[in-house]
Amino acid sequence: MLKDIIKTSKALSDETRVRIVILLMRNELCVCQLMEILGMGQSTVSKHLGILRNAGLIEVEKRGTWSFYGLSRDKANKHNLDFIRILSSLPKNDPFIQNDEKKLIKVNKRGITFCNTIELGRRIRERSNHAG
Amino acid sequence: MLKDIIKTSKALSDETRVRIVILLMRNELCVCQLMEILGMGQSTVSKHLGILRNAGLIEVEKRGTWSFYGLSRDKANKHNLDFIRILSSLPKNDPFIQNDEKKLIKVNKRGITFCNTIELGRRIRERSNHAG
DNA sequence: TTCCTTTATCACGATATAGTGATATATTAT
DNA sequence: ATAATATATCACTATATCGTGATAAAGGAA
Repeated sequence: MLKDIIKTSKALSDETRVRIVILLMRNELCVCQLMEILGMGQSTVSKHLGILRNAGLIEVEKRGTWSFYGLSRDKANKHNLDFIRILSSLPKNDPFIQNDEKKLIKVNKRGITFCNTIELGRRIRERSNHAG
Repeated sequence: MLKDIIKTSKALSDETRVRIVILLMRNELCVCQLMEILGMGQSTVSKHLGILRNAGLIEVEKRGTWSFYGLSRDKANKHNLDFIRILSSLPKNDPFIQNDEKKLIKVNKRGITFCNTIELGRRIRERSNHAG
């Protein structure tokens, strides 16, 4: 369906969402881990994840209070795999991707711990204020 | 580059632009022919074509006052071919595509003639007003 | 030249989207 | 029950985008 392709294109027309998909190609992540990597507030990240999920690109698995997001294994929208394949063919030396990957490694090393999303959001906001 | 992929995704995140690309997969068309098929004003069509061109998906060839648009043969952005391939794998029975194809055949049959874009735009606007 | 045409671009209004803070819900621990 | 946490959703602002009419630029015919 034309509509499905447009929905997926729209989902991938935002830099933040493409970054999320590329991160999830490596391993699953929860919302607060993505906050840390992306440097964005909890509601922002959650909204982006909703859009990607609605397009069928990613799926969620709840464990306790955490929501773990990963690439969709559902093959309903067969075109989505082609879109993912395009993203996976991106060269690894892209500065954005490299930077995210560095943070991903750090976040993975720490593992899942209580991070207090409200506090974390505040720290993130401060960082970006300092950066200008 | 990540930026290129996002630019192409954004270009294909609009229904009108996807319709244009699918039409141009069949044969080249000028702006006023696309107006007729899409049922949109000249400035709108021209703007969409500019976005698709900026993304490297299509290219233009001027002949006299006419600008003929077709799929880009430039291989600079190698991912664009993958996007085009996704669109070309769409089933032909999609209602939107079928309708456009019908109009494409009619427009092709008529060929290139002076159509007076301002008048044409007025007629198009009237049609859409009648349709609601 | 003057007139008519096609196309690109500008300015505008209406709508859509990104990012945010506050709030609501749900889970877990005490 | 109460407290702390993670997440989703709502309401809001700032910004971006779509579609349009008017205008400008450029080619072709009289």
